[in-house]
Amino acid sequence: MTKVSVLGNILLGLLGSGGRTGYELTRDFDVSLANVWAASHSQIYPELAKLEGAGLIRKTEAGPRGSQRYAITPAGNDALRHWLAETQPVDNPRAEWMVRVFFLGTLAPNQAATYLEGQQKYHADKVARYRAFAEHCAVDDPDSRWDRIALEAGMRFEAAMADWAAWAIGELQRTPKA
Amino acid sequence: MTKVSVLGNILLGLLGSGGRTGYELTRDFDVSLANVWAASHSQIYPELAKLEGAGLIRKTEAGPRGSQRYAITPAGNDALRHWLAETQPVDNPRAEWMVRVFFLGTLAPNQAATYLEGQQKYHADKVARYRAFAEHCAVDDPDSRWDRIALEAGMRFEAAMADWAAWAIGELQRTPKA
DNA sequence: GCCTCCATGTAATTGGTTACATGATTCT
DNA sequence: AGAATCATGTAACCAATTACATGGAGGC
Repeated sequence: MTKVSVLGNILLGLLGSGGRTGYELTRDFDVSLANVWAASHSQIYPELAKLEGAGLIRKTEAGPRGSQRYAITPAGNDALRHWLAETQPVDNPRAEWMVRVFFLGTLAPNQAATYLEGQQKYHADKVARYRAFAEHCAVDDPDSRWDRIALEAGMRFEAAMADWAAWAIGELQRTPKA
Repeated sequence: MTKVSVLGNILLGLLGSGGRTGYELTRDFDVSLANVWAASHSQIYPELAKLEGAGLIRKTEAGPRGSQRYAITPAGNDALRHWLAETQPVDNPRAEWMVRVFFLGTLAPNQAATYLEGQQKYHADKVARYRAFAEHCAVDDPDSRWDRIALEAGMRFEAAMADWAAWAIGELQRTPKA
């Protein structure tokens, strides 16, 4: 079994629910997926070639403008399920917005507060956008069930972070000299 | 002004509260910081050389075993404050544990539930560890104020995700066939 | 003398971003 | 005819991980 990267497994997961072209896969990343794992076409096309070389996906029909549709193979399905059921997710945190908080003491108190206010707005806006998106999926609907469950995590995460920012701003005001 | 990477800015931030050797900086990443941005010594030493070349830090005294202490320069302080006050944090999500949720429909329902239970435990454990760590810092203490505020974000985040996992497990049981 | 920890570095590889490059089809 | 969108690819660069490599100092 060749090692499959996270991106490769995501592509397998997307192709698991039907054939797609590289262009369509690229667009899939723009919507919900981009909030948890971003990828651009320049990364996707070479990865598709790799997956095909490993026999995990195969070319199906070619469309107009040189578009090429791919489908997952049985070996690809095995690899996807192996990833999901038998490996642990790697936690590789890259939260720049969060790391900055450790160093806000470097700034004047009002500048630190400005940063926190920006974060509060940023997370609150995301909650609003997620809530709108939630209209389109439901846990009772087999087709969107897992999208809805993932979305719920996003909503709770962004809401918790907006609340945290509001709390932090309050603490700053409560103890201005400390 | 030469462009400073996020890692470079973190090193500047750490050196902002006193001189450190590369070894000590590496250890600093192991504690709290590792939960939001990880880095190993093989990345830190070259980055220190780069920062020194750009005049943002300077070598102070050399210690035993070839250890080399660094201090931030006025230019380094300017760069740090510029990063904190005048640039926007880049959101580059790499949440593998979250992206997997989108594809849990590929698994049998009990396997999907196992994954969610694993996540619930993972996040609940982190809450417990964070709570223990919170004993050592307080918002009223100028030395640990921002550590405590960052920690609060971590606690709220992990608690929200543990709650989400419990909710998701409940939803699966409520609508087993959907 | 041996083990552990302190302390620093480089090399090879993988993963990811930005920029460059090209051409077909559809819509107005 | 021109613009927008569809569609795919490569090259250069930067960031990050894993592995390789070395040696000093202190404790037993």
